Formats: sequence, structure tokens, C-alpha cells
Amino acid sequence: MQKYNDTTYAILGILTTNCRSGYEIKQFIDNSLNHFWKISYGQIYPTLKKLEQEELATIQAASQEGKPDRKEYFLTEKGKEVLKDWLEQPLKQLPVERNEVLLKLFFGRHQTKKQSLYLLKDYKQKLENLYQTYEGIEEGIARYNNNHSDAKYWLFTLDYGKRVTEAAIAWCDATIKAL
Amino acid sequence: MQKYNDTTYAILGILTTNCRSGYEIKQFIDNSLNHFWKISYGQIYPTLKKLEQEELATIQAASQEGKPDRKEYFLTEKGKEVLKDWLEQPLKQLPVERNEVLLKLFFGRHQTKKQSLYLLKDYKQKLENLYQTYEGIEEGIARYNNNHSDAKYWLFTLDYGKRVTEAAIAWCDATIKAL
DNA sequence: GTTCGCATGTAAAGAGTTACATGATTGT
DNA sequence: ACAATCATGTAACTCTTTACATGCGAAC
Repeated sequence: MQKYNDTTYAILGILTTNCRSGYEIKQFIDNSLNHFWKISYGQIYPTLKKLEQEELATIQAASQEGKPDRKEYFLTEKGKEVLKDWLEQPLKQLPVERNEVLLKLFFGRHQTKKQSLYLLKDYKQKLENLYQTYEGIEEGIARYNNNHSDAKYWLFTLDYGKRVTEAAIAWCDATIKAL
Repeated sequence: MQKYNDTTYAILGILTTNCRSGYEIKQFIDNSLNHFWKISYGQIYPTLKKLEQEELATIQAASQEGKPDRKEYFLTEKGKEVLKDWLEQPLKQLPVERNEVLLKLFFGRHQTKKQSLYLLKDYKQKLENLYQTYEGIEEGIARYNNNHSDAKYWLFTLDYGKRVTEAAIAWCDATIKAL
């Protein structure tokens, strides 16, 4: 079975959610996957084109009232199979996540403590903002989307974000003290 | 002030640690930064070349006994300044870390529970292995490098890795239960 | 008429990995 | 001879972002 990149699989997956056009896919990502997956239009449209070439999806032109025409993509049987195969494969290996703050902290060891503290406090602040963003989204889901079929999975991914962010904040506190 | 990419800054930083050649830089990364920063030779050598062109570093050929010749790089005043400027700048924004497991879990909502469980258990296993790796490195530092000037900072970065990994493991457990 | 949201797309630049090529020196 | 380690480098490829270009329809 031919291999595709993760962006292709992501778009294949999104096409199962009744998102049909490039524009809609972008919106879906920005609304639902934003905290662990981003894709730009520069990837979306070329990938959609490729999906059709590879016969993983078909195109249908659709005209709408009060809005410009758009192209709707539908998974083919082959497309569904390719997606399923990918879903069944576990992670090959954990990716290394680059962390600019850790890098700076490391090289800041001959710098002033003040500098490192500033770095860490700023990082902590950004993490706290992120945490609050997660909480806000979570509340929104609980209030308005509780019976949406995706709600459960949104909450899983948000929970991941919250837990990891919380751990990072705790590390900031501990490191600020230990400096 | 001209901007460079993070790889350039990372190498600039490593050059302050008495690593002088491309080969040595690669070793340093693999030994010390491996869990939050990776660079391949395909980046290192072209970047070093560029450092000299930009007058951020100078080259000195060095012959060694019993080993092939090598090129030693030394930061110029300009190089030190560029590094310092970068170190002083806080994160522009938190990067989005792609997470393939979350993506699959999300799209697996119409898949079988068995499939999602398999995915999560495998992920948890990999995280636990990583955690143990961190603990092993930590012990090694405590035993052999306790008075190395970098030891404190190695431990900070390891602590970060451990905390975040631990949080991810806890999420796996919680999500496996909630599925 | 202009701004906003919807909609599709491409070109160029930048970032990064992988695979390959080369060669010195040491030890077996 | 040979493998291992030390050492430097490049070319091709893949992936991603950014900036730009275009145009429809609605509302003000």
C-alpha cells in the first residue's frame, strides 16, 4: 500500500466529518484540531487536488445560494481504505518536540539569573493563557455541543492539552524556585 | 538586526560550550539536547558554513594526533551578540505540537473501541519507555556529572520531560477508562 | 463603492531529513 | 584486509509557511 503524509491522512479523516470543501476543512481544523494540528491553505488545496488524482476522493461542483460556488470532495472506497489502514497503525516512534524555552534556558547557564527568570515567567504566563483557552473551549462544548457526536473526542483532546499544559506550568514554578 | 533560524541560534549556543567542530556539535546534541532538540548533519555543516559567511564565527583548521583533521569554529563578537539578543527574546508564541495519536483518536470516533484502546495502550507504553529513559539519564548525571557546570540545566530539562510525559501517561489511563 | 465573509488557488522561500560520497586513523 | 570511529560534506526530496492573486455575493 502506497504511503501518504500525515497531512493527507488528516484531510482524509476530516472528509469523514461532512466537511467537503477546502475552505470548510480549514475552518474545521481551526475550530477543532487547532491545539494539536494546523494546516494552511497552501497544503490543503494541493493535497485535495492530489486526493482526486490518486482516486482517494471525487470532486463535485456545488452551487450555493448567496455564496460562491465550491468544490465538494467525497471519499472513494479506496480513500476510506487508505484512511482505515492508517488509523490502525500505532505510532512508529514518539516525535521529539522542539522546545525553544528549554534551549534558551540551557544556553542561558552563563547568563544572568534575572534573564532566565524572565524567560520562565513569560513562558508560564503563555502556558496559563493557553490553559484558560482550553477551559473556555471545554465550557463551550459542555454548554452547546454536549450531544454532538464529536463532543466526547473533543473533550479527550482538550483534556490532553490541559494535563500537559498544567505539568509544564508546574515545571515553570519548580524551576523558577530552583534557579 | 538580521534574523536567523532557530537551528542557527542552537549551533551558536553550542559553540559556547567548547564544542568546536560539526562532528562534536552533533555529538553534543545527541547526548544533551536529544529529548527536546535534534539536528542532522544535513543542517549542521551548511549552517556552520553560513556562520562564517555571516561573520558570526571564524574557522581554524586543527590537526589532531591519531584522528583526522577537523575544522574548529569560534564565535566572533558579532556572533556572541546575535546569540545574546536571541537569548533575551521571550517566545513569540507557543508552538502547536502535532500529535498523531490525538488525531487518530479523533477520527477513530466511528471506529471500534478496541482499535482506540490499542492505539492508546501502545502510546502509553511508548511514553513509559521514554519516562524510564529520562530516569536513566537522570541517574547517570547524579552519579557521574554532578559537578559538571551543565548538570543543573540538564536536570531542569529532564524534569520538564518527565513531568510532561507523566501527565501524558495519566491522560492515557484516564482516556482508556473513559472510552 | 467598499468592506466583509466565502471560496480557490499558486509561487517562492524556508526548514528539515535521508541517503549518499569521501577519506583519515586505529585496532583487530 | 576489515571494521569502527572520527570527520566533512552535498543533493535530492519532502514538508510547510507566507505572501500573493483572484473573484463572488451580501450588507452598509
